[in-house]
Amino acid sequence: MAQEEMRKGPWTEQEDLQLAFYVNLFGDRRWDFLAKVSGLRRTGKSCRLRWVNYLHPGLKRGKMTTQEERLILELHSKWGNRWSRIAMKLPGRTDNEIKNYWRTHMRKKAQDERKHKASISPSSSFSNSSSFSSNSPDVDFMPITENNERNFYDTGGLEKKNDGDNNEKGKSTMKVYPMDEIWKDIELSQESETIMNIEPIMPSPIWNYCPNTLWMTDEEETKMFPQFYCLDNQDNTFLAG
DNA sequence: AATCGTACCAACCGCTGCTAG
DNA sequence: ACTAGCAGCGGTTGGTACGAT
Repeated sequence: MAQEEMRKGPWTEQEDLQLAFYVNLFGDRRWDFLAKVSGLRRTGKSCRLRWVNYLHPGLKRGKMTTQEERLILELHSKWGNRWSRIAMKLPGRTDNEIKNYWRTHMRKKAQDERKHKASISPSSSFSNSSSFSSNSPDVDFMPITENNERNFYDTGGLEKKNDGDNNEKGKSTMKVYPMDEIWKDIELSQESETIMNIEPIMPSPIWNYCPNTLWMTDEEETKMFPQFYCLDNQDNTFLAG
């Protein structure tokens, strides 16, 4: 297939259905294979992203709760921009969602903080390191942006140095947020998914749209999606596309 | 009603790490 | 040991909705 025929941009409902169907059929691995066999003119990468961020049945949709917000804040103060890792502690939330949330909400906080500081001390620069010496995580994580300011996302290289795992090294360079007890609780409660009274996992739109199709028998599936799927009656082999 | 700015979300891109051959 | 292909991650961008002016 020529590369130029690959589709880009927003997914259609039809594509969603098609992808969900084939993921159910073959599992959420081998995305390039899935992309090909499904007949979708999408890259495997694109399919994976769509599945992970939108179609996955475990996704929780809607606004972040205050508990989630707090958790994100705290986890970010601990791990920096390790979105996927943070997402692991927030069942039903994707790294992309958390990343977007952080970008919008925390940037606003940063702006508010700047205004506040400017109003208190007009001569003080935000890039002054003293601006980051507060124990408030709201301020601590604010990286320098353009023109000698911290990039909003950039955690100042701390994460690279620490490279993830637990901050024994990081403690020397990164302020330790006194959350030990909370982390213990989080670790303990991770399995039970009762970290913050999480509501039952909501079905994704594809499940709402077609709630039974993904767990159908082959026969039911072929009836439901004859355009996507057919069985060769002679040898019961799967015929894609 | 029109315009503008902001918030939010979905999706793409580039890079990295892993793994099978 | 090396390499190619794939999956995953983080950063960024573009589109849309919505509220303020």
